[in-house]
Amino acid sequence: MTPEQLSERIVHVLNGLVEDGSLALPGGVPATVVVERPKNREHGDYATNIALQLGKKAGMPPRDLAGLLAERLTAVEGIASVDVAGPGFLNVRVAAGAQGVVAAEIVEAGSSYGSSDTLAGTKVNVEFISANPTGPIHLGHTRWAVVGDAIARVLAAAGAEVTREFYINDRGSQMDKFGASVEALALGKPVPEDGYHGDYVAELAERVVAENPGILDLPEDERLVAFREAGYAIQLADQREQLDAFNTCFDVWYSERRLHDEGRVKHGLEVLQGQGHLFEADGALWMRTTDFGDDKDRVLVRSNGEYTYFASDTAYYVEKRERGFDVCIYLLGADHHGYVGRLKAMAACAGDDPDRNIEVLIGQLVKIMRGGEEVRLSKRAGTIVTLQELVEMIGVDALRYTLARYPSDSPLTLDVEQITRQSSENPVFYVQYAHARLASILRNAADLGITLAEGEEFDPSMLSHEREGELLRALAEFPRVVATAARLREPHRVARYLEDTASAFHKFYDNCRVLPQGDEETTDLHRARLLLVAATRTVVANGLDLLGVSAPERM
RNA sequence: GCGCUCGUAGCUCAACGGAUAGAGCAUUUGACUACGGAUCAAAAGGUUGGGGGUUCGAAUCCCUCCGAGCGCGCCA
Repeated sequence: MTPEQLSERIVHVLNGLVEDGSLALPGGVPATVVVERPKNREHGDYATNIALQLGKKAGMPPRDLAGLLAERLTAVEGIASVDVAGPGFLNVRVAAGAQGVVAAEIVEAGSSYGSSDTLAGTKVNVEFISANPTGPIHLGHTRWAVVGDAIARVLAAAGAEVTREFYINDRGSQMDKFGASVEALALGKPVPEDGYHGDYVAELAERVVAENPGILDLPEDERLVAFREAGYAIQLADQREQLDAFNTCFDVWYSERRLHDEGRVKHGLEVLQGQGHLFEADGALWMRTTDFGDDKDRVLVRSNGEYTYFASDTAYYVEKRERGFDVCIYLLGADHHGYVGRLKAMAACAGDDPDRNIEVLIGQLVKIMRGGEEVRLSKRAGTIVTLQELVEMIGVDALRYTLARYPSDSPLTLDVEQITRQSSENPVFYVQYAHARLASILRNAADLGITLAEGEEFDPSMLSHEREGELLRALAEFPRVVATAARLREPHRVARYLEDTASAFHKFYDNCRVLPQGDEETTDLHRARLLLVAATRTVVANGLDLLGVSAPERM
């Protein structure tokens, strides 16, 4: 029995109590009841606080209401016992047979187990990383590469139509500084003080010269542009290549220049104009974002006629909405948190609902330690740890998993030496090892000729061992974990869940022999456990996939 | 000065407003003639920064103080 199924049964019982007058609920019976898997085993297979929630409304002490519910619930099929505990918790024990069928359901659902349709019909745009094409992807972007991608995956699993989008900041003075830096190095001159100083710039200069014969002979003004554009093309291609190798792929790479060249900015401002929150002052065009809680109004067009960066952002948002996205999610670093208020206000100024159509997720920065000292992550300073270097140090899976298992609003400190030297201590190996072990059992079963033919009889009540029950409950939890991760935009919940499930499996494995030994007969218990193993493998594989981490058959 | 985020075991971090605040690492002690020991079993480690409040119940919500990070431009 899954938590959802138990919730349905409790709602049914509540309705029954209301109908026969045993219970008065002025607010009506809730559509769902929160059922949780208690940490403490003594609190049953499942627990619910529904009596505590409804006690006041029903005008009766929670414990009395709990008692009333317990009496009716005990009679429900599949429920072995119900106890009232503490202030009014209901602790439910499920019959072994009702628990075991979950394994068969999971195996049948296969790769779709965990998915739902809770967000069906919703078009979501997830924009993340959005770097200048002036340098390599580095650790500062890496967290968003993982978390943004994982958010997109869990949203898709919840039924949403998801687009991953990368906004290329290819316009503005940073590009010129970048071009000038590449050019200077190609000419053997020092890089400007406010230019780009990383080693990669020198490599870039060599490559640009090699790939563009005659570039050094161009007139000065043309030469700068040529270096800028050639460097841009190489850097962008490099970013894509690194991200591809990191298993993070974007559906749309959107150029800020294109936004301007296609007249989108002008159009965006016209749309805003129609909403009546723009005004002119001091020769500039402003958006009255203070109408919606921003702490000051924002300039869109400067008095010299140029668009601000905020104008681009506004137009880009309007453009996304016109492409049909219901929800636009932005992942920004903590250094951009000051931007949240104005983005929300901007959406409101565009006539949208800032609580639904736009979401800005702020993440704390990743700090990286090396030799007991912090390595500053600055492209400008040139002391960067690139994505490529990180992948070489710890591998795609370990890096992705490590960054995915923490909520992004928690600051993160990684020790390079520790990860490099002791990578086997990373929890990713714990989970992947569980998968490899599961795969190994299934291989061995196949070698023994034990198969799980479709429709073959299997007795769910065979799975009555304590460890089997715990594993089954963990597996039944998966769809809810995925739905929660999608709703809260917190994919780390999937990683934590996988660790929990892997632990339940390892404990099961330690206590319950799955396959027959020697010339032992294959029994119903063997087959039931093998089905449980197959179900566990499915869940672990599906979960790892949501994080973009591989599920190895062997390690 | 104003604003946002954060403060949990020695370290890195968890915990839909739920029951005795949990993992990993590090420390200590056990278990391999069995399907993969990258595992399992156990010990130890805490006034959740301090103080108030809300309620059946607070690490979580509100107020306040302390501490840390970041942001406050007709820059991008």
